[in-house]
Amino acid sequence: MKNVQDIRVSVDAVVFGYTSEEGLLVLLIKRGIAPFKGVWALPGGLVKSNESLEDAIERELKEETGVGINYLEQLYSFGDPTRDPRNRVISVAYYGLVKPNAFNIKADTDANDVAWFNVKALPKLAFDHWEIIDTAIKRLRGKIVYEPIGFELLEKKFPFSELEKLYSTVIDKPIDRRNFKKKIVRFGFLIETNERQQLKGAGRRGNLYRFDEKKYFQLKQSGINIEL
Amino acid sequence: MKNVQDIRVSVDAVVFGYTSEEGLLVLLIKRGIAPFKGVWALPGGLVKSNESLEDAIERELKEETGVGINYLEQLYSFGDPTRDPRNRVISVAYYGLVKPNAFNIKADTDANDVAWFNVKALPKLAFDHWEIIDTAIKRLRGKIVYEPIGFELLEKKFPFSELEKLYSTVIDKPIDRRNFKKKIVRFGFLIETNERQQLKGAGRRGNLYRFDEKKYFQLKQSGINIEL
DNA sequence: CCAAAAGTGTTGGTAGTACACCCATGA
DNA sequence: TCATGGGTGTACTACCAACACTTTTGG
Repeated sequence: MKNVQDIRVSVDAVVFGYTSEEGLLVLLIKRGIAPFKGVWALPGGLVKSNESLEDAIERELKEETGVGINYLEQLYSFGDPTRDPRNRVISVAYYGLVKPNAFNIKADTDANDVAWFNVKALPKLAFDHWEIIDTAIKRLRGKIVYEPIGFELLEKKFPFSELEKLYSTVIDKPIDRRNFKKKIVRFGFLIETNERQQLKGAGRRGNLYRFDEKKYFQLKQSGINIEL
Repeated sequence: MKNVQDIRVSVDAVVFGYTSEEGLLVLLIKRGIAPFKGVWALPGGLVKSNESLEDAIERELKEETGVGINYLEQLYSFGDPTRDPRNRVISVAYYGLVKPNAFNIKADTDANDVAWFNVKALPKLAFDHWEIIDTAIKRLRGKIVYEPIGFELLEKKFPFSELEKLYSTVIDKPIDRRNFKKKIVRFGFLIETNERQQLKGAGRRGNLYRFDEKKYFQLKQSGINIEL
């Protein structure tokens, strides 16, 4: 039987990274072919007939960016008939989180084609990819208040201030350090190590923390409530 | 250019209804053609090449069930390569809410082909439609605690006990009447009318309430927190 | 007068919010 | 000794959770 629809299906990934110096970042690639040749876009591409959506997104991420992903979740499907100027393409968007050590993308691929951008300073984007990123940011912002987040974005050990800055960056509001700490400590998914932070300049060195993975994933299941 | 993918795209809708007598209901149709001929399934079908996903789902709902929908939101996309035994079909699932007066489906269509089922007594279902319904129930359950819900499912005027039973049914737990009322009243999206409930048997008649639509939709935007 | 359903308040505990000073370190 | 960044406690308020008796109505 022939396909009478003539609709294509693609997957696109909004991959977030975070560092306290650079803030919340998104991984983009520069398109090598028309349409939108030379314009920045989300990594992604057409799904093969016999692969699952998850397989497709992981394959595309590996092919196009070489980035290993820590967490990947389906975001939304974008299906406006005019979103691709050539053919009808429905895109199933995913969003992912990676740790900073995954930022070494340049070795694997051509350095000019892949780059991280701060979400507050995005370049012009191909297709409706700005809308997809916007949806992903809203999702991340919503998620952060009812699920613990950070394990997938921070180094294994980190000073408390990193977690605080992460939350403050994602929700785009200042946070009271003392109240935030009380709240997080109550949940009990952090373990204090006896190592100290390294600092470039002056200032007291904070203790390093790590996630109690068991409790962390339990709380992810059962849900929490961090209103900020 | 020819489509090299051979993937089809369909939409399916999980339409919820509610009455205090019958509980939480889902709208199903009996399939008239193979595969799964004679088996109950979600309303839905293939997307046309030039229509949006939303247009497609509304068209299918009208064609297959005649039900007018109060609220419709994208749920998730299901793309397992084996979910349809014939071809690769990716389904973008939606979920919707309707008021009880939309239950008059039988006039529009063949009565044997469309019916409401309690979510706790579902028949055998075609494809992966059980998984889709399960996902929708979880979404509804999650949504109810951070957004007001009910306007789309209840009559214009209703006794307070209806709202309480709705919440209790969806989250599948008993609710303390007094604490629940205090909480809801605090949000201020309910207006007390001076009409009284009609009851079949014995019992005091409760006051009827209606939604303050403006405040209701404001709270839907800003979010609430009803932990129960 | 009995059964069914709705209406209503109090109390104790816990979490939320607002707020400011001291400590460790490098230059 | 100054500037930078981290660490910590208290008091007030608001919400949460647990809990039982009274009122209205039909049979």
